[in-house]
Amino acid sequence: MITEAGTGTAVRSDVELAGLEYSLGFLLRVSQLKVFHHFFDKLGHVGLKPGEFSVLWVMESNPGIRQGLLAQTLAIKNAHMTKLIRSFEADGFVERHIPDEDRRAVELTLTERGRDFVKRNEPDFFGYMKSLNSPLSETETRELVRLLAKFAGVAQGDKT
Amino acid sequence: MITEAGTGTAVRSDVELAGLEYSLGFLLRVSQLKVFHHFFDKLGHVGLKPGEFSVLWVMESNPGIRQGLLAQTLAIKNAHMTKLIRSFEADGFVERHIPDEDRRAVELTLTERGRDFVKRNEPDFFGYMKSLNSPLSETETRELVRLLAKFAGVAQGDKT
DNA sequence: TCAAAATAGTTTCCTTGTAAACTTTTTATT
DNA sequence: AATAAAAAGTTTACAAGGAAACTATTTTGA
Repeated sequence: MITEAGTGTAVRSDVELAGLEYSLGFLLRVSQLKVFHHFFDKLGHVGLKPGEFSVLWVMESNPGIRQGLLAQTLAIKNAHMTKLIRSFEADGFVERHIPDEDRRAVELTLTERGRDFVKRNEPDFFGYMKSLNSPLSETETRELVRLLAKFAGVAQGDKT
Repeated sequence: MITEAGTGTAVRSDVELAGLEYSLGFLLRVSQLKVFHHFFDKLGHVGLKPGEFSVLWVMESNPGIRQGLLAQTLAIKNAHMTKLIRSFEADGFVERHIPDEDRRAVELTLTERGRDFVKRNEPDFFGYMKSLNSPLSETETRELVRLLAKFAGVAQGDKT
């Protein structure tokens, strides 16, 4: 009696959860694991994790963005962001530029190669959810996204 | 122009997210961080993380549960569960019993001390969300919980 | 019945991400 | 100007969690 057989994120239903099944923290964690596993099934071969791709993605739309602002936006710690960016630089995906106005800062821009990589993988990185075979309907998924965004304080609908 | 000032999980709204704000994976991660941070603000002093408490919690309601089933239920890897249980054992919270019918297995039960600990901290561990000052209404929160549970395949409503 | 396969946990080693301390540069205060 | 404080990243040292290999049992199948 296993829910969700096959995906590896099985949750047994014959164990008494005693209220845990209503705990937001627990549900967020289990949900995130499910998305994460599906991501790796579909896109593991590319060699980037969701968060890493999102770093490139935001750089593409915000050329010259400050490293610290990027970290804050994606809720990645500065210490970790440093490593990610250095690694992207080593891959030839990103260029770090120290501006003359403030020589403490680092401004980031994708290289041609970085932009190519993003262009090439964009459909997969934004489309992999379609193959997840979610138990939620279209409407429910949209509502879930809306509620999570509101909860987390991520502004939506900025179609300016 | 920072959303959610003060909690440490700020998300800048003046960076172009270019669709990331609708990505379930991203929103789950940011939401989880928010819950996690609040948890530590409120309950950091207790010295247990949410997942660790949940291990004790499920053991209390399922005395004698197999270690592997517990791991599967909570989506914790066996390797990690071993470490958690050994540590709980060292704390005197848990007793491991190797049954004669299958001497590979480990059956887990809370000790008196473990049960006391759970009893004592239960209100905090289930109540800390109330102080989160969430932007969601009661109804929205319930709907979010329902959608996440459905998405993750966690059965609810087992009020048998 | 005896070897092969499966199961339940454990151990080892490694990756990811973090906190805390540090370096450099800029801003504020006298 | 000269020192103090703040800001932006970086480095270092560590902890959490996981994959893979391993041990010990049980089950299967020839």
